[in-house]
Amino acid sequence: MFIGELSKQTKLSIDTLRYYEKIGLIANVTRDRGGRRVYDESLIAWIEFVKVLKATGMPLKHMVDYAQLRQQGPQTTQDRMSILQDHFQHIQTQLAHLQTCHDLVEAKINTYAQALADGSNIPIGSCNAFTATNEEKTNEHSS
Amino acid sequence: MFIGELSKQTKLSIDTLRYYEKIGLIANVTRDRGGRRVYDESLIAWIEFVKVLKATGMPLKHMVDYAQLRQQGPQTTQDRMSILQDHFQHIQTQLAHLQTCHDLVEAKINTYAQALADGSNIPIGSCNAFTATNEEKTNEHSS
DNA sequence: TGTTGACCTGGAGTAGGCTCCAGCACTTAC
DNA sequence: GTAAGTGCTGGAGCCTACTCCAGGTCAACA
Repeated sequence: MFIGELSKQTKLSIDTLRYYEKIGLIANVTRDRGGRRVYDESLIAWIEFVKVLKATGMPLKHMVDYAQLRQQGPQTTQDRMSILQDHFQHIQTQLAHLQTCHDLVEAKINTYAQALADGSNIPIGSCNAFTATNEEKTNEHSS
Repeated sequence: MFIGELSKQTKLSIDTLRYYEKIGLIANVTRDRGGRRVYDESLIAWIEFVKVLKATGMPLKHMVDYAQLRQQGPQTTQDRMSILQDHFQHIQTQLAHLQTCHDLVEAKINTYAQALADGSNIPIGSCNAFTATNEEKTNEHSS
């Protein structure tokens, strides 16, 4: 498989794939006689995993570290698992935070919907959910 | 409240607060005789809301649009609600995706744990969860 | 009155993660 | 044999979201 095909299958741009290779996230890329990169089907699994790590906020640098351990073979299994476990904690924190934000935005939408239904303005204090320390405030335009 | 205090309360750096003002995310900042920015307590609620939007992936540019509508007062309530509703969809998608990634990473960790417990290598195909189209693959180092 | 600390401005620099480009090489189909 | 399509390289450029800096002002306190 050449880079165009890999790009299609992974939905990463050709430039991105070359960039990932450059920084060490994709390794051991062989070439054909013409100098074209030739990829093994199995690389797709790794790239999909990279996308998962990326989607969960791991910086490329950390993934490169992980990739290097992976290159070193089975004796780094423990290290890689530790990295993933740390990252897993991070994902859980993210999920919880995102859920909180989800609920806050939902509440805010409901406030708007209510205000529109009533024909009223947004009530004073409608931002309360977003402040740790407030009792009552003037809120001319509301958030 | 001066900028140092606001920075402490919002946990945004002074530079960030000035930057947000520059791009129009924080408006109507008054000054004292000496030219120092003076903030109203009520601004904190808006900043906390901005942090929620940011944490859920809204670009600053979009927030600036929202902020401008907000400046225009109650007649933009419907527009603002629409923006939030669109963004809410986005948050739901994110949550679902993050949950999927969470589960995949968890599964991967379990595979590692199993391998370590067995003293075995990571089994062939342990990346299956990360590929749409694969049956079996050679997987010398596993992902 | 002097010093210290907080604040001001404009503008440059940074980090992360790509994205684009010029100029060239190779392959494939007609 | 030639044109189209795909690929190559090195390096510059871009976008977002800050972050830092120099050089200056102002206020509060001793």
